[in-house]
Amino acid sequence: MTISLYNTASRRKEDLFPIDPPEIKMYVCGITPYDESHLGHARAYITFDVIKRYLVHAGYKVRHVQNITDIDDKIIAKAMQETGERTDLKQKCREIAEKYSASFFDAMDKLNVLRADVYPKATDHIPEMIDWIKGLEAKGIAYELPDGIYFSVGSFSDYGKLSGRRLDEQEEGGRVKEHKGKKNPFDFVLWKKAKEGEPSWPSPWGEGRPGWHIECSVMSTKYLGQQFDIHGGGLDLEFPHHENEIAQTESLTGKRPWVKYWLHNGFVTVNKEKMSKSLGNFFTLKDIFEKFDPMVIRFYILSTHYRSPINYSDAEMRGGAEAYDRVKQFLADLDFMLEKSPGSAPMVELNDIIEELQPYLLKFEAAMSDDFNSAGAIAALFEMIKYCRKTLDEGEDEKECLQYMRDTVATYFGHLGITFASAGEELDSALAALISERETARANKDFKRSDEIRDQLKGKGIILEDTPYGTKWSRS
RNA sequence: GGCGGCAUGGCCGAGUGGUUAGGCAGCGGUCUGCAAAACCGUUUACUCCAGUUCAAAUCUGGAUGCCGCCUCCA
Repeated sequence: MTISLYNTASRRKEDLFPIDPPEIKMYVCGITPYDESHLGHARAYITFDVIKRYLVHAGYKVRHVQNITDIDDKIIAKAMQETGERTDLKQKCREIAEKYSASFFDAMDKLNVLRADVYPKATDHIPEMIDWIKGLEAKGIAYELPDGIYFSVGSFSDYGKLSGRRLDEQEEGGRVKEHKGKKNPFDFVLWKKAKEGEPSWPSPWGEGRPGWHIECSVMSTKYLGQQFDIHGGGLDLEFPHHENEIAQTESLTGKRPWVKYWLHNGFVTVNKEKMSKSLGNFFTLKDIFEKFDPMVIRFYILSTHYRSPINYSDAEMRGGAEAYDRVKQFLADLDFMLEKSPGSAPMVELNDIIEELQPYLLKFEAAMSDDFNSAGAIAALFEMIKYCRKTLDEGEDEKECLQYMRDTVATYFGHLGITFASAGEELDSALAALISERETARANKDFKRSDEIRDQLKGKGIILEDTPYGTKWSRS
């Protein structure tokens, strides 16, 4: 099945034709580790994780590179704040970056986001960045001001092609600040000269540090080559960050297009407003994990298409948790039945099931192939579960069939990186004894004692359900 | 000021011009010792105004509203 994906650069869906199949080279803009990661980060990285997983599922080999901006103004500000004054700020910056990177990875692991192949750090690539800037300078595209080296957007005729902006239309009104000496208000800094005490590295222009945009150009091309397939990030990076990256890279290499497909994920909002630091309406992942299972968060995020905004609220999250639990329950029910199930099905019967589930799987593939429509894909899986439930209700109980249903549902949710904790937990023996006592009581029609036990266990967070296969327990 | 996106039933949320999306919540029923779960049924939506079409939630134009980017931002 051909995969189509929405390319920000063309503003429409395009069929995916990798530059060098079966390999797909994907660069995703990473974090600046100066504080705890929040739900917005989770969404971005879950989005690209699902894209990667699906491409792999479709038979491609994905090489995924994601940077870490481990030096920038915000990290320096934090370092100064924490040290009081400027005593070995460079070391302090490193510590801050490491601390929050670790926290980020911890959160990503909980959300079942697969690791990228490479996580290049800005501070490990200073010499390469300097070479790039020298190259741009040699071409007359970069120029020096008292506080740094700047990129001249006027010398790149395609400037604005990604975000659909024209330089001459942008001049009035906006928030672009006039900067002393810049040739164009959109010119951006490639190299920042260090102020007294700031962390810095030597360069032909004196001590300083790289500007933000240059690192992505340098590191992406270093690890993926001068042209590659996919470049992703949050919608807020489209302009100016990605626009600037294009300007730098295509100016220097002369190869166009630098990136074939530009993908941007939508925001997480709160009360319809973008979740962001400046509005103070963000929730850190650490805090949300206290309230919700990370898998519920992942499930919830994937139940909206990645380019649409997704609103966060506890109520909506709880709805997501209910839906997630429904699937979990389905798998647990099957596990329970499998334990008790009598046995083998004729091959014919299994083949029937396989055939009957096929349309749902095709629907799943169709949704995912259509710009990674995870919401549609999840819906297809719910329809499949519904169908399976109905079949079970009608008395289907052969092991092979149950196993196939279970495996299929788990596998396809697995393609979305959604997993369900296994139900292999053993119950405390005292409680287990109570359950068997109750089963005896029920057999003797001693419903008073039976209900007593059920209530008692309910108080301990154990829910009992009586089924044709016996009594099933679960945690509330 | 410039540019862009979105408007779907109580809520969330997919959507190919004509055929049930799905989830959550509600109501009725089946099943059950009673429950729970599950299943069945159910309230039939598409901001407004024009237009194209035999036919539009789906295409075109306009209006209104909300949001985003243009400053760090996933």
